Amino acid sequence: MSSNAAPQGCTNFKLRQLGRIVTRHYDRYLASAGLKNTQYTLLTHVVKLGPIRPIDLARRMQMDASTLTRNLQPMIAQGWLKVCAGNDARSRLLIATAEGQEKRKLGQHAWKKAQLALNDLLGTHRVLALHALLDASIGALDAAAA
Amino acid sequence: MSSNAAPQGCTNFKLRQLGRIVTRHYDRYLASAGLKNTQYTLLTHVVKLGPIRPIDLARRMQMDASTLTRNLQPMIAQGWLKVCAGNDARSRLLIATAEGQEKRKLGQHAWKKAQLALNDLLGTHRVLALHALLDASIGALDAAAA
DNA sequence: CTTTGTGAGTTGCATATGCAATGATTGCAT
DNA sequence: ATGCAATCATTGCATATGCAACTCACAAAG
Repeated sequence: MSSNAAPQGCTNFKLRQLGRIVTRHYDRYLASAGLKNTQYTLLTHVVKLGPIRPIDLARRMQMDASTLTRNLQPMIAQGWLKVCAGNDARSRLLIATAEGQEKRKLGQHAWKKAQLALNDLLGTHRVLALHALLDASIGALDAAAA
Repeated sequence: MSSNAAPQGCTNFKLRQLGRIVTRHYDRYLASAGLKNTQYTLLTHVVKLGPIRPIDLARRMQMDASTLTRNLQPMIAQGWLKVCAGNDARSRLLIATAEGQEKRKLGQHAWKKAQLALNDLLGTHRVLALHALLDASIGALDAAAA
């Protein structure tokens, strides 16, 4: 049976390859809003989840805390995000400013166009299948890490 | 019917999220061989395809030419790769040195362990399905770009 | 009260990524 | 032959990514 077949090729390479293509695709749309896709994603997360501690945001996004620290810098400098004191003197809380929420709305339109264009290029059925598989894989690996 | 459902969420975010997890996974294995996963992938491609022009390699890997130029620097410095004169005075040719081929063999063992561990974590069926979808998507977007 | 541990955030280091612009070279059309 | 468009590689700039090591603050044990 074919279910005994072993996977060929490198999962990581395939993921990164498609990741490069798709990131470029979104970035071209988001450029009109003056955003990089990581920034748009970050902004959206803070708008939806804030006030939130950096460490919690990093975990949700499967991102290293130090990466997050640095990715936040340009966005704080732009005035889209603000860092407030947390309950603890060692922790902080992230919130989106009014400008940040504006910027996010702007980005959302660009994002939508990018997503629809991608759906067209790949076919909705394939995007749906891809989402399901990505979500399931993220879930499985997240559970395994805990 | 469910085939009319629209994809929810951002394809790019999901891809990058899983990409981060999986890249970390491989990198932990490849560290024992003194390689980053991009380097291992690059080394493998040059071993298999070399002598090859940088631009052709970049296209195969869906990578910007300038990214490739820079990613090659550490590997040339380590003596794993060499740049030769191409047919043209404006183009070059990449080849793997003997040390490069050695390093690649070393990396291959680490890679294999990483891949098998991933297969275990996700289940072979899921990895197979993921590969199929990733390949199909890369193919579709590549064709669309041409 | 100190000691010991744990957790949050940051910094140093190395690499990865792409766009715009540039330099160098080639091929083609007039 | 000259000039113009296309091609290859590189550099400047900005951002993205993670690990190891560090600091600081709180917590729990003694």
